[in-house]
Amino acid sequence: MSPTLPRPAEAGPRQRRKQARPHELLEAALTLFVEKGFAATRTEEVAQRAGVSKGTLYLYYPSKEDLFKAVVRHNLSSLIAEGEALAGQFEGSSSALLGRLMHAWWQRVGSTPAAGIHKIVLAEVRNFPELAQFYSDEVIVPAERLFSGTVQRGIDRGEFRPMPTHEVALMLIAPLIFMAVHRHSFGACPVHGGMDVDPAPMLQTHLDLVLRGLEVRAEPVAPGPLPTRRGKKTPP
Amino acid sequence: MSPTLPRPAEAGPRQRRKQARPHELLEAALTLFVEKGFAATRTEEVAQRAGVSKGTLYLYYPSKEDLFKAVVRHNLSSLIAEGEALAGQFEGSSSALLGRLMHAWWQRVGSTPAAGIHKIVLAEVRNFPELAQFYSDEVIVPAERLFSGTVQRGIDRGEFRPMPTHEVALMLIAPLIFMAVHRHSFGACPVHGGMDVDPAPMLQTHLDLVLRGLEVRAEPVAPGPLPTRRGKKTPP
Amino acid sequence: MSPTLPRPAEAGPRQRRKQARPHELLEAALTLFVEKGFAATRTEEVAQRAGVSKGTLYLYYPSKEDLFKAVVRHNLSSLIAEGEALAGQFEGSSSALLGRLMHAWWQRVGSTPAAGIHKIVLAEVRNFPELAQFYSDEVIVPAERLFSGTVQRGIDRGEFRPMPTHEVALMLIAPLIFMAVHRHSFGACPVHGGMDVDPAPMLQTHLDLVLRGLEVRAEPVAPGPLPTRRGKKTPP
Amino acid sequence: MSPTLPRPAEAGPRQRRKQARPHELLEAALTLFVEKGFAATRTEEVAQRAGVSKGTLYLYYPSKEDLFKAVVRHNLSSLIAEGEALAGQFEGSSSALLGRLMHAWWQRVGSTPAAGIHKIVLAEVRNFPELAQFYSDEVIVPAERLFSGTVQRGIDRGEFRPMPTHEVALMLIAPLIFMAVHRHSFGACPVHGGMDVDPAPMLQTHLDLVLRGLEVRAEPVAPGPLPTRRGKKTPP
DNA sequence: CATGAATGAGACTTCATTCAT
DNA sequence: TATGAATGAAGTCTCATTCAT
Repeated sequence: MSPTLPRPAEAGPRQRRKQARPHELLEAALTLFVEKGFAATRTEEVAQRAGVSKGTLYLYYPSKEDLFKAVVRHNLSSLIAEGEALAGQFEGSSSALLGRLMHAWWQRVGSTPAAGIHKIVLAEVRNFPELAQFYSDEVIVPAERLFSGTVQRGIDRGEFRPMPTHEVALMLIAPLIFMAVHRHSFGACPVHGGMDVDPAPMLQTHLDLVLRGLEVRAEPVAPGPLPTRRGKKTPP
Repeated sequence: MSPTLPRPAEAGPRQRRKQARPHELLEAALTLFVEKGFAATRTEEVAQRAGVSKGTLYLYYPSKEDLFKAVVRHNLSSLIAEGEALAGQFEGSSSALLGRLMHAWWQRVGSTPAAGIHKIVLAEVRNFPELAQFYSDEVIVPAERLFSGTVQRGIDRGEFRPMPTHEVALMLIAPLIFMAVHRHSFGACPVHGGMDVDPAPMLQTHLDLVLRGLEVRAEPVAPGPLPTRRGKKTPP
Repeated sequence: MSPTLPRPAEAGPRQRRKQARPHELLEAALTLFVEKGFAATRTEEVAQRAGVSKGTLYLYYPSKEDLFKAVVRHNLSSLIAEGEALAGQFEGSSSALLGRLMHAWWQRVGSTPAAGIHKIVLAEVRNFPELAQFYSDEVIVPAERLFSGTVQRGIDRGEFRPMPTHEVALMLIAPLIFMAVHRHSFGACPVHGGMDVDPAPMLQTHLDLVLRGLEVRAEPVAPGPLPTRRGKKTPP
Repeated sequence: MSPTLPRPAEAGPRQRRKQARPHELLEAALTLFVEKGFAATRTEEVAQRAGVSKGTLYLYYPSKEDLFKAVVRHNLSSLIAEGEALAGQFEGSSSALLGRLMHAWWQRVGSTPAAGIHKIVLAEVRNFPELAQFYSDEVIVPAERLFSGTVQRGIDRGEFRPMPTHEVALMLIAPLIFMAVHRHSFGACPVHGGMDVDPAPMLQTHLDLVLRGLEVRAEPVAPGPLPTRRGKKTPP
């Protein structure tokens, strides 16, 4: 399917199992890399969790490092296009679009195991220089472009007041990343009296706060045109 | 100095060097842990960077894991109290206080090597369960309390509109963490066409956006605060 | 054909290919064993080179070790008898016979890929004790007997001066082995300014030198043969 | 001492042991490499034989391959100069010189464990291309030059009849190599009825045969000047 | 206190061998 | 017969930790 899966082959009947291997391995590896980090994960553990032996892992991925890169690539391939497609076709207000984007991201990524990817990439890029460029090109830069483009769209349409789009985009993204990473670090630890991070109200408040902050309005106090800030819930 | 430093001793004058050892080791360890992560950092490298032999490191810290915990504790001890002191004595507006807190945090932590602590803690907590409770109690919960308390202060004083303080606090914190972590992951990698994250404009825009979002203003009929998940923070 | 080839089968016409398998495998194995040694040769490589799958190899040879032994045996089976046949029927001078034997050996063995057998056997006998006896019985002792017998024939016929035949035989053989081995070690490596070993002039010079050394001629008072270690070969 | 020994250091008192390590390791490695070959020798075995642990080996040699190269270099460093020094200063007949050279080589190399070096180099050069150049430059070419130079000297001085010196040199060397290699392959295996290769009579017969073959003499039968072919024993 | 040589458990990786298809 | 996916024992190498000096 994706370029991260070696030897797709054309599915002989007894190869159903074989074809599933790469996926199972990538899934197992994702879980463990997210849980323990790259270095602390043993290849044998990955194999066991995928239900195969140590040797089989190396049949599909020539090294632990390659497995790691494949995990990252595999979990990214979906993200790339989706958001941009959504943004390109959207007709409604920019506020609504931002809401849609954020909710979509959370549903498709943030709430899935793939969210852990962000954690491990943050933790390991400096050990995998090639990954930095790859992830930057495929994830970070497109994401920034998507959000700052949307902000610009709002400004252009008079929905948002003029603001530095790059910085605003980061502001919009930061809480999403924060939640995703938290979910796979402290969120996964049993802590007494710990802070809980609940995605739904977080997202709602985030949008409420930020859209209000972006809002154009008559300076002193005039109630103004009240932009469509009902972004708190985008009906399906 | 701090409880993380073993054997404070009673400071003979010619022992300044020896007394400095633990600090030098912690500093070296911080740098390397942040750069490569816990598992990928070799104790010998830490020792070398601190200018001592491998054996000497074990004179001060009984194991690599203990060294790691000491690094975390040491770089946290200062943070805990400062912010709260600042908040307790502050007389000005809550907006100004939020600005002061954020700038202070960035100056004292975000821009220093200690910012990397967040990165490694996020990456490694699941491998160090004890650390989770400790870090939660000493850093996360106090920080959340500091920020949500300040938001509450603003609401109470009529400066901010009523909002769920917990979620707002996270919103306020997330970009700071985001910047700090980015600085030590992608920010430290040579990437072509990568996204740059400049703290000064980020902070400014962050405050601008968020304070505007919190601002109370005349509105046709404010629909009331969104249904809050946490009754204790947002009174009706 | 030879006892080293399992399952000769009764040669159906369309089974020529299948019957060729063992030969192809032995050939591939010979090449690779000579090139890389026993341990460094992978069975899969042998199979690939023979155009079959890894599993098929094990259909014909139960283990890598057995394959190795088969390679050795197969490449030896021809050598054993040929030389002795040649010597038994020869009518000419012993000098001429020696020349014939050497040229024949070079043509039939030295210059063929089978020459590499000597290299790998020398390198590996100590890891294959059974091979030692086998190779000694089938190759070394017969070869020595052939050459020392021929020397003895020369002495008996008054062509050669009396000399210790065993040692002379080794002298005769050594340069042949030397050339054969060299061909598959240094001769196969790209070396700047390396020594070249050209078989034709080597053989010629070898014979020239040694036959002259063996020659009987008038001498003042031949001091008699050197005290021989082996009474059986050099009669007083 | 030699460039193959890492970290010579200047002999602190408690380092006597440490300094001996490289030698002990090289010795152990030589023995095992010769006995089993490079691939079949386990690093742990080498360490055990040297009386240290697995890890210690890697303190001195960064990899098995480096250890192998060090073994080869170490056992060669002595050979290089000795022969040439001997030849340069020699005043006697060329026959005597050849005898001296051969006996010297056998005493210094052939009869020592280092003789096995030839076996492993022959067996492994193709797996270690760098070694080929090194060994060619340091051993093969100088040795050939030494012997062919000596033959040329004999021809120039009228002691030997004109012959192709390169080929004669190889003829002279081949039995030496043959003996050295045999000693570490079949010579080390328990074989019933095997051929024995006894160095002393071999050398004696070799010289006897070859010097007679090189000898200048009046064509038909004339006894000639009888060159000093008493090379069989060169008095001290 | 400080050193750094030594250790050995443990991780990654290879590859001969098996076996269901 | 032939395949090639799967296995797991075994080997190389690393590195946290110890300890004699």
